[in-house]
Amino acid sequence: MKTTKAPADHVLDLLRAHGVTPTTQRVTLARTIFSRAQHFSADQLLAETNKDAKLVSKATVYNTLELFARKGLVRQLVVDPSKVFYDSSTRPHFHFYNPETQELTDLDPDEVQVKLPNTLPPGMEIDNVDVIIQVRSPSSP
Amino acid sequence: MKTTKAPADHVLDLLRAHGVTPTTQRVTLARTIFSRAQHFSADQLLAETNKDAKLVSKATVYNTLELFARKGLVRQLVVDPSKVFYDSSTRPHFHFYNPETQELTDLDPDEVQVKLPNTLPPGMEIDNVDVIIQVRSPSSP
DNA sequence: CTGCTTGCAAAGGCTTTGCAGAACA
DNA sequence: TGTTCTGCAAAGCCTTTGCAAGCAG
Repeated sequence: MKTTKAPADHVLDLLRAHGVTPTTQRVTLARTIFSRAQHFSADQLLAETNKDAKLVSKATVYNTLELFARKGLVRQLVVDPSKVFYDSSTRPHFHFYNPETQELTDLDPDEVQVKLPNTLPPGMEIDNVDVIIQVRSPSSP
Repeated sequence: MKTTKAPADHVLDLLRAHGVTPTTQRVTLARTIFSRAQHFSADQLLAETNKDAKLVSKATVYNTLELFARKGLVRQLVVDPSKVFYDSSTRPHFHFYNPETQELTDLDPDEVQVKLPNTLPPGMEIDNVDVIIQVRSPSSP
C-alpha cells in the first residue's frame, strides 16, 4: 500500500462532512486511506499506518473501517472468502479480481454497462450493486 | 434447507461426468445439494445432511464443496464477509443478497444485462462474472 | 496392496468483544 | 464530568490441516 501526503485539513472536513468525529487515530487512518484511490484490507491499512511508528491499534482499524463504511466514506468489497477489502472510492464502479494475487483493479466505467432489474424482492430496495469479474492467467486450471 | 429425493443414479452419473469418484459421502452430499436449485453454506449443508443420522463429518463437507466447486458441480458465492455460500446451479446467473437475513435470490436473467469490457488486465482471462445486488428494507439505514 | 478419502480434534486467520484507561465535548 | 474512543488481550467464528484409520480399485 503506497501513501502520499493528503492535506490534513481536507481530511478533517471530509470526516466532519460525514458526521464522523475526527479523533487523532481516525484522521491518521483517513490520511492514509485517502492519499490516493486504492483497495486495501484491514491488515494492509494497519501495517501501512504503523510503518514508521505505532500510531493505531488493530481494534481501532477494524472499528474505524466499520464506521467509515457505515458513514459512506469507504466501500466494503466482499470478493475473497479469506478477508474483506475496502475501496477508498465510493463512486459507483466495478472491479476485476485476481484471486491468485488478491489484486483488485477498477473496471473502466465506459467499458461496462449493467441494466438493473425492474423487479426487486418484495418490500426491498437496492442498497448496492457489485460487479466482480474474476480473472486468472490462462495457464491456471 | 429443504430437500427432496434425487435419484441416486442420476447423481452417480453427474459425479462421474465431472471426474469425481463417487464415494458414499459425496453421493450423500450431492443428493442433498442437487435435490433442488438452492443456495447454502457449508454449515447448512452439514446440518441438513446429518439431520436424521450422522452421515458426514464437517471436514468432509468442506473438502467436498471445495472439490465440487473445482470440478464445476457447484458455484462458490462470495457475498458475505462471515461465510461462503454455494449455488447448486452453475448456469450463469446473478443474485440479490439480503445481508440482514443472509438470503440469496436469483435475478431473473431477462431483467439484467451486463456488457462486459473488451479490455482485460494484461495477460488475464475472465474466469467468472458475479453480479450481486445488495438489497435492504427501506427502513434500514 | 497402494493410494485416495474420511473423521476427529487441533490449529489457523480474520474479526469482534470486554473492559480499563484516555481523550473528547 | 459524562460520553465516546482507544488499546490490549482474549474470545469467536468459519475454515483448514495433521494424521490415523477406512475404503476403493
